[in-house]
Amino acid sequence: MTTYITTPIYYVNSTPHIGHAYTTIIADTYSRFRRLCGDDVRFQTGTDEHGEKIVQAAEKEGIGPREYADRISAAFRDTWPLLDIAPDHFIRTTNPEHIKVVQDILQKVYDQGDIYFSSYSGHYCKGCERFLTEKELVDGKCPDHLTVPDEVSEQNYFFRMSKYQDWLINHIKDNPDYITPERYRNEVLSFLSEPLEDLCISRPCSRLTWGIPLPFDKNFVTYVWFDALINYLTGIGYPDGADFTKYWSVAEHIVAKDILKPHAIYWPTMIQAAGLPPYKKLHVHGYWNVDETKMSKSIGNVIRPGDLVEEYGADTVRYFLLREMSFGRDASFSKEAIFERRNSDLANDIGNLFSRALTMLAKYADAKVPQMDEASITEEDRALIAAIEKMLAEYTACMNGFEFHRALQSVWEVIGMLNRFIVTNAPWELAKEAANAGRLRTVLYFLAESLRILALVLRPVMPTAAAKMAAALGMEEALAKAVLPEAGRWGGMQSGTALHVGEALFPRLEKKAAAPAAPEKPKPQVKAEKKAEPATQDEDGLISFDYFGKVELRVAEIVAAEKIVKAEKLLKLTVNAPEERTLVAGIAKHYSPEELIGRKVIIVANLKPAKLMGIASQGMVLAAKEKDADGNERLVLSAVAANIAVGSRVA
RNA sequence: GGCGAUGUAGCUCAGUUGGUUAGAGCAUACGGCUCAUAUCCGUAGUGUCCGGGGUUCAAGUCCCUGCAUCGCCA
Repeated sequence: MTTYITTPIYYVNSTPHIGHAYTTIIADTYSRFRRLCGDDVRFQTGTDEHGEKIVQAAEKEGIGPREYADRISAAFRDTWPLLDIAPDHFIRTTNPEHIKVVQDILQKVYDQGDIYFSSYSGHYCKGCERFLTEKELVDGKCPDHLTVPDEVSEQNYFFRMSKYQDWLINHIKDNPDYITPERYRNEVLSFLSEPLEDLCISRPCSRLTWGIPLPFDKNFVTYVWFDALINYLTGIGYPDGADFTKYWSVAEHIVAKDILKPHAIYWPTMIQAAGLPPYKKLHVHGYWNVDETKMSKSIGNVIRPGDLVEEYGADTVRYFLLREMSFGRDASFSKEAIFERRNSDLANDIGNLFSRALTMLAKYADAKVPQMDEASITEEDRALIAAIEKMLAEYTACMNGFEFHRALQSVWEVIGMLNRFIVTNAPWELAKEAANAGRLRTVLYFLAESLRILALVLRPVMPTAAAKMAAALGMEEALAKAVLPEAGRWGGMQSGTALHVGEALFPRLEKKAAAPAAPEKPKPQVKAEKKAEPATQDEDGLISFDYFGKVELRVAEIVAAEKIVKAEKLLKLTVNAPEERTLVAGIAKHYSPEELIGRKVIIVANLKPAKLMGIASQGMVLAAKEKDADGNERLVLSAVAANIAVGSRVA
């Protein structure tokens, strides 16, 4: 069998983040898995490099678009090896071969009458690089960029996408696996239930030159999708390369949900218009949030794959991403979560299993795989073999269905079973009595053989760790060539194989090492501010005395208080501390202004002033708040136990 | 506004075509072991399966309705 798997080509307007890494890790894992099943696999990724945004970004840096694209494209290409990702081909839309293929296809589709020239006018947003519909505008502005779009009227070329709408609907309905998971298939069908508009596929050279010229009109360049999507054909040598005939009919694309429409609607109709058979499958995944919030440059919480690898290693990052996300749904990344997975799943479960099993094989079997004593095989042993067979079946089914989290879950069930197997059989006890030697050899053989199968199934997910496991089992070469399902059959481990007890597969990480993966560098001014401040708290949540000393607490007397109109919670207080200050306090629900006059309270005197409801608050009153069983809040102001001069420091 | 998805233990999620006392991992508490990376094993749990109604001998699962969150479309 053959497999052709692709990631989208990544737009070079930003450098690789965890989302790019996820898509590409999926593709790499799947390609390694299909190879493990004996397939001839082609795995392609690359970069998308044309368009106005690239020109602008390049201008900002004072370089040409080509140079800019070269730089960012290299950033992508150089990131993948760090994650043990090994594509067979890295395509760039600026490659001459690609440009030629795009032009060939455009010409073909044009010649058959599926591309026509028409005028178009509308609201063009530079930020979006597209026309916005009347309804998308909010107060006449682009809702994303908050700018008034330009009124542009121009003539352009359009692809007759509508012509293929019915064909596409039928194709999706006839092939339930064409778009998966199902939720995205539904989304596409729902979108297709309305008439499709034709697709604008050009930009006049007067406005954009960084693109592929239309072969039938040199005054225009190709716009986005007719350029980018075709990479999937170029990369395998369309139209007459041997790889093209071999791989095209089995093409599987992986995309994140934001580019569902181009891949599920534009692309199939384009392929159809070009007279080619449709791709086989589209796999759509969700987004990675960071600490429950959306990842974005402006928030500054972008996670960089390179930083993660440095901190945890490629295997842990790959395992975490595959295990934590239910394919198709959104998931949340956090340093706590990856730290937890690393220590419990990798260090404690499988790492420790390997370590204890190999140590026992070394101690009680002279570091060689022992000969089993067939007579001593028990019911439990047979149950273990059955469980491994079941795991292999589930693992294979889930990997094929892109349910990586479930595939791993089933592997970890076996890992748990093996840890229990060791305890119930207690080889260290067996070793004490010579009479148990046969049983001991059997138990140890079972362990070695089970580890072999684990090394086998984990190879696609964690290539480096799996290779280390294989090496420890003295089967590096054999496992590198192994093919499922044959290699998964029980008994593949030869007695007498020499074992090599090496270092720990996944050393436990200590709390200190769980420091956050360096987030996106904050903007310069923010950075300067951050630098000036010392670390505010340690991992244990405690602050130092020095740090506490910076907080200036003082006794202050309330001399005046009034309600702030329009704010139901706020009171404006005037206090002597001893200088007169204005404070805004959120205590209106619990105290009336009158009862406050004359009270002595504790305030934070060196809090940065802030404006609340238009009033500058120069400090903050300390108060305690509690909630009773009914959810009612009670708030009590701080006070000093005896009379003391206003302005006294509290420490 | 239309369509769709999701809502299950403190957290992250499994729960096949409706069928015994609703599960797993993590976290928590207690106990055990010593081969092992302070690891592993065992025990203990807690649930208005989002609310309300309905179908059925039987509903986490099917139907209706409401709420919340999210996505797509307008």
